[in-house]
Parts: sequence; structure tokens; C-alpha cells
Amino acid sequence: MSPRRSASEALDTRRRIIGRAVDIASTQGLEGLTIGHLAEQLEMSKAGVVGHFGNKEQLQLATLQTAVDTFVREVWEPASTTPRGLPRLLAICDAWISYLAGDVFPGGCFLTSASCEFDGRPGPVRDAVADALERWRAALRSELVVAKRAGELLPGADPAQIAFTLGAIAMGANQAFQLHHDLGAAAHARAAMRTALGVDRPVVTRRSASARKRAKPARQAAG
Amino acid sequence: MSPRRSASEALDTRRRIIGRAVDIASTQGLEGLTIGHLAEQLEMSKAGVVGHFGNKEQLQLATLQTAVDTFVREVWEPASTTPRGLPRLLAICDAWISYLAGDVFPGGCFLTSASCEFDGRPGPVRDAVADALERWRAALRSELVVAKRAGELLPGADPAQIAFTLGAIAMGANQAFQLHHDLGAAAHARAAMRTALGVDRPVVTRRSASARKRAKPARQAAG
DNA sequence: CCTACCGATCGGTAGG
DNA sequence: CCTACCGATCGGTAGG
Repeated sequence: MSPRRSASEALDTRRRIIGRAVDIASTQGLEGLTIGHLAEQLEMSKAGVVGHFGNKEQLQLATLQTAVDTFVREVWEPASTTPRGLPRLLAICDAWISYLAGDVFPGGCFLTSASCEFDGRPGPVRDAVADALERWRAALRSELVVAKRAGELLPGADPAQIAFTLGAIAMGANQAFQLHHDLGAAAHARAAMRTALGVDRPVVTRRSASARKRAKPARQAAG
Repeated sequence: MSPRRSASEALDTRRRIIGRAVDIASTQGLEGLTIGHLAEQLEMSKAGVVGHFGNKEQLQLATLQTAVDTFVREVWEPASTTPRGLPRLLAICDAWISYLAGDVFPGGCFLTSASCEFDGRPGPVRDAVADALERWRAALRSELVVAKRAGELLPGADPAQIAFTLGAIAMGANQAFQLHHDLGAAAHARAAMRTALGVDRPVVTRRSASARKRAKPARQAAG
């Protein structure tokens, strides 16, 4: 219909393409994201789609970057108004679990999927995935250092160790939600994250009913 | 050359096909495993390959089953001679980390990759992945129950919670090894697993030098 | 277990 | 942003 569009119209189209690309890649993978399928869903020609990116790899990179932006918006930004250190870490963990349990991406955590898909395939996409995850890990570690300096963590707490553990728990929760549809994983993940932060002990032999309630919400699955 | 083979020769060929299929799928994914590529690497015709399985989905299922067998052989069996309960759990964790750090599969833990790839695609392959992971989780939980009954875990330890956490740590370690090539993740994973089992506290303020050495081997990455 | 072949789809380009 | 097209590869089958 309109062979030429203004720059802002072209940007809108580009965003519309990427939005759909994120949904497709979320379940089919960044490799399973095909230009033909994408064009069909958008009721565009393949050439119209690919013209915005040049080739598939650039489309993959743009799609990944948008998913990373979404992650930051869903997990990092909601916690950014909470005071730094342990309070912010607890807010991050809660937002993270909500993000994983929710339907932000139809196929679960985009970064985890992309990491599994590209961890054995050298190239720009793999590098971008590794870079995004390393930035996130560094942000967590930085916040852990703040908490440690404020004396909010247990005395010998190791920020790198705790950041590793928090990331692992998120991956475990993602698998539980996506593969097993196990909503009880939210409680497991929350308990494991709080243990890692030293907020709860792995097992507390003597604690108040309110503390127990905080650590194990009612919707937790039966053991 | 030989259009007809004996049953045992056919079985050998089938095993040879699956062996190569595991390697390819390990890095390219079970969907990226194509009959044409497989046939080329085996110096066979596509029809010769597909004849052993019927279609691609059956090939994927056979490949997955073989990878599961390998996991059991690498992680479960080495620990099966260790006394039940906590000692066996510790042996499992060590074998698990070795499996993840090693080169059993060129693309890292096959089950983790398959889980990420198929968690949003209903069908027999997804069901088989979920089933294998649930069996493994059940085996861990069963062993945790034995350990708890023997008083080897902390008093209020929750086997389901601990099994969740151990599985999560394994996924985190797999990502660290495969995506980041971070060998220090072995020490992080080991420490996190022992904390989950209550063997080490998340942080121990007062402990012997030998205990510190056990918890943090020299090859651990700097924090 | 092979050759020869099928329709469908892949990423991408030429030209407008 | 379109139509029309390219060679390559996909899963799979017929027939031997």
C-alpha cells in the first residue's frame, strides 16, 4: 500500500516487528524465529521485515536487546526506589520471582532460554547473551557489597557466591514454572533466595509463627 | 554396498546414529538436529538414517533417552556404592559437578538444554524431558528423606525444598561452565550444595583452616 | 541401506 | 514496503 514511510513510521514498524519477534523467539528460540513466520504473523512481506534489520542475526540481536530491556524494566526498576543494600536485594528477589512466575514472556525467561540455546554456538548473539547476564550478575554483586558494608549480611558472606546462588535459583524457578507448571516453586525460590541472603537460616529450629508465615506463604506446595 | 544387514548389525548402526545425534543435539538442540546433517556426518543416506526411527520425533526421543542414560551412568551410578543418606548425597553432588564441569556432552547438560528448548512446546519430547527431570528430583528427595530420618540433616530440613535448590544450583553451574567458561563455578556450586544440605552454614564465622580449605578449594575464582 | 524424488520452507536479493 | 525470484535445505516417501 505505502511503499515509502516516514522515519517515525518506520520506527513504529520496527518496534512492531520486534515485539512479535520476542513472542515467537520466546517459545521457538532465537533460531526458530524465522523471517517467513514473522512476516506472516505481521501480514507483511519477508522483504519488508528483513529490510529493517539486514539479516537474521541482526534481527536476533535486536530481539534479544528488547528482551533484556524488558527484564530490566520488570526486575531492576521496580526495586530501584527501595533503599540500597539488603532491602533492595529483597525487593529484587521478589520482583524476579514475580517476573518468572508471570507471563512477561510466553516461553519463560528469555535470557535463560537464549543462554541455553547459544551457549555452544560462538558468535555475536552468544556474546550479547553472556554480556547481559554478566552485567546482571555484576549489578547483583555490587548491591551485595553495599549490603555487606552496611553489616546487613552475615559476617563472612561472599558477594560472588551469593550472586551465583541467586542466579541459579532463578533458573531453577524458571524450569519449575515453564516445564513443570509448578507454582509452588515461587515459595521454594523465595525461601532459597532468603537463605542465600542470610535473612532466614536454611533451617530455623525455633522461630515465631509470623516468621514462619513470612518464609512459607500459604500457597507453597506440599513437600 | 550392503542393502540388508543382520539384526545385530542394524542395532550397531542404530547405536552409531544415536551417538552422533547426541553430540549434534547437544550443541544444536534437538530441533537443530537434522536428518540431513546427521546422515552427512555418518556418511549415510538420509533414508538410511530415518529408516531406523521412522521420523524425526522418534529420533529425538531415542537421542534424549540415551542422554538420560548417560546422566544416570555419570552421576547416579558412581554414588550408588556410597552408604545411603547424607554420604550418598554428597557423592551425588560431587559427581554432578564433575559431570557438569567435564565434557560428557559437548554442549553441556543435555537435559537442561532440552528443558529450555521444549518447555514451551507441548508434545512427546517435552513430556519425556519433564518425566526424566521429575524422576531425578524424586530420587534426590527420596535420598534426602533417608538422610533426614537418620538425623543427618538439620532438624526442620525440607526434602522438597532442598531437592529444588540442588537442581537449581546444577543449572547455574551449567550456565557458568558453558556460557561463561567460569571454572570457578565448581567451587561456588559445591559450596552452595553443601550449604543446602546443611553441611556448611552459608557463612561460618568461626571455623578451622582445614574446614575453610574444604569449603573453598584453591581453584575458586576471586570474588 | 541405497537412489531419486516430493512439496514446503529457509535466508536472502533484485528491482521498483 | 512490495512482487518475484534464487539456491539450499528441510522432513519424508517410493521403490528396490
